[in-house]
Amino acid sequence: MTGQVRTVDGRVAGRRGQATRQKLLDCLSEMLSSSPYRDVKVIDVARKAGTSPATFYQYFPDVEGAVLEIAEQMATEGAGLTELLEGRSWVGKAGWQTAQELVDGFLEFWKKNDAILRVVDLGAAEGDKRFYKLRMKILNSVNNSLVDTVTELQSKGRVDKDVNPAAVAGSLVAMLAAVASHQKGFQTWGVKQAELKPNLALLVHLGITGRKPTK
Amino acid sequence: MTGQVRTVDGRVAGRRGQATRQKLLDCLSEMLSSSPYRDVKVIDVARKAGTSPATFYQYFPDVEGAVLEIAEQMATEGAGLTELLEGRSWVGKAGWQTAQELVDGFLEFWKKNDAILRVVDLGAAEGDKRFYKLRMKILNSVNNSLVDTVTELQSKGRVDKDVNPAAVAGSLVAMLAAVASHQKGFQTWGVKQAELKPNLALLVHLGITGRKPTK
DNA sequence: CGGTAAGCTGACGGCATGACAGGACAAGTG
DNA sequence: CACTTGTCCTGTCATGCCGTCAGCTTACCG
Repeated sequence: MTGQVRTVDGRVAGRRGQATRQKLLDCLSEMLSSSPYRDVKVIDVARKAGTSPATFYQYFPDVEGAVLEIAEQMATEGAGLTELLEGRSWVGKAGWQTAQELVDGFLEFWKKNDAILRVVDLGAAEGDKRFYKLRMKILNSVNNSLVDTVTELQSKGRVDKDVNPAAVAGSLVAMLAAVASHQKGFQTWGVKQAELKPNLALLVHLGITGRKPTK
Repeated sequence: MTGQVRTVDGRVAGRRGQATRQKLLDCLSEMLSSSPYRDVKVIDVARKAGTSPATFYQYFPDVEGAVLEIAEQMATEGAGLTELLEGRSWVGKAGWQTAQELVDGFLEFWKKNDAILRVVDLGAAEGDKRFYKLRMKILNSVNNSLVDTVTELQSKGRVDKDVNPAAVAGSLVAMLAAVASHQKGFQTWGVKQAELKPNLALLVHLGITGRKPTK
C-alpha cells in the first residue's frame, strides 16, 4: 500500500527498526503536548525514547519531517469524521441533532490531537504546502459533506442562490477548528465548555440551513 | 505612562538605543513573514539589523520576548477595530452593511499583521498566558461589542433566551480570525477572496441576529 | 575637558545539529 | 557451528547557534 518504511539513507526498516521509529514518534508527540513547538529539540526526543540523536536522524530528516509523519497518521484516522455527517438529515429535530453531533465529534477529535494540530495549523498558515495539504485532508471529510448538503438545499430552493457553499462550509469548519484549539481561552472568557457546544451547534445549523433549529 | 524603555540589565534606553531596539523589532517582524517561526534565529535578526547577537540580548530576553513586544504594539493599534462596530445598527440594510464592514476591516487587519498573529495564536493555543492575554486584548474590542449587541437584542426578545452571547460572539470572532489566517487555503479550495467576504458577512449576521440579512 | 552612563561587540563555554564509520545483533546458509 | 548478510544503533566529530561577560567606544552634561 503505502510502500515500505524506509530510513533516510534508503534502507528498508525491519521489525525492530519500525519499533524504535514509532517510539520516537510517540515521544515527539508527547513532547509537543508538554512544551512549545519552538523548544522541542531532537536531543530531548531521543533521550526520552532512550536512544541517541543519531538514531532519530536515521529515520527523519528533521523535527518537521517527523511531525508530518505523525500528522499523516492522524489524518487517515481523522477520515472517520465523515461518519458524523454521512446520511444525516438537516431537517427538523434531526437537523438539530446532526449539528450537535458534528460539533461534539469535531471538538473531541481536536482535543485528542491538539498538539499536532496546532503545528499543522501553523505550518499551513505559514504557507507550507505539505502542511496545508494535510490540513485539507483532515478537514475535507467534514467540509465536503457540508458543501454537498448546502448545494443540495440550494437546489431545492431552501437556501439562497447567492450563497457559495464552499465558502460557507469552509468558514464553519475553520470556526470549529479555531474554537477547538482555543477552548481554554473561552473558559477564561467566562464561557463553559457545556455552554459552548450548543451555541456552536446553533451557528452551524444557521450557517448550513439558514434557519434556526427546531429543538 | 508605559514607563521608560529599559535594557535587560536595567539601564534606561536613550535615543540611539531605542532606535536599534526598534530596528531589531522591525527586522524580526520581517523575518517572521519570510521564514517559519521555528527557524527564526537571533543571529539572523541581528545580522539583518546590521548589529550583533549580543546587542539583541541587551534588549530582549529571547526571540519570544521580542515577539511579545511587537504583538503588544500591534494590540494597541488593533484597538481601532472597535470603530467597526461602535454605534452601528444591526437592523435592516444597515445591519447587512455593518456585518460586511466588520468582515472587511477584520480581514484587512489580519492580513496586515498575519505573521505576528500566527505566532500569537500558536502561543495562545499552547497555553502561554502572556500570549493569550494578548490575543484577548486584540480580539476583545470586537468581541465585547458583539456580546453587547447580542445581549441587547436578546433583552428585546429578538434573539432566543437560551443563546449565550459570549459563546456566540467568541465563536464568530474565532471564525473570522481562523479564516483570515487561512485565506490562501481557501483559494486552493476554489473559493476566491471576493466570494469569501459576503459569505462570511452572512454567517456573522445570522449568528448575531438569528436572521438573514435584508440586502 | 573629564566624568558618567549608554551603547556595542569580540570572544567564549555550552549545547544542538547532522554526517559518518564502525560495532552489535539477528537471521539465514552451508 | 562458523560464516555471511543486512539491519540497527551509537560514538565521535565538525559546524554553527545560544546566551553571557568584560571591555571598548560613543554621547551627553557640567
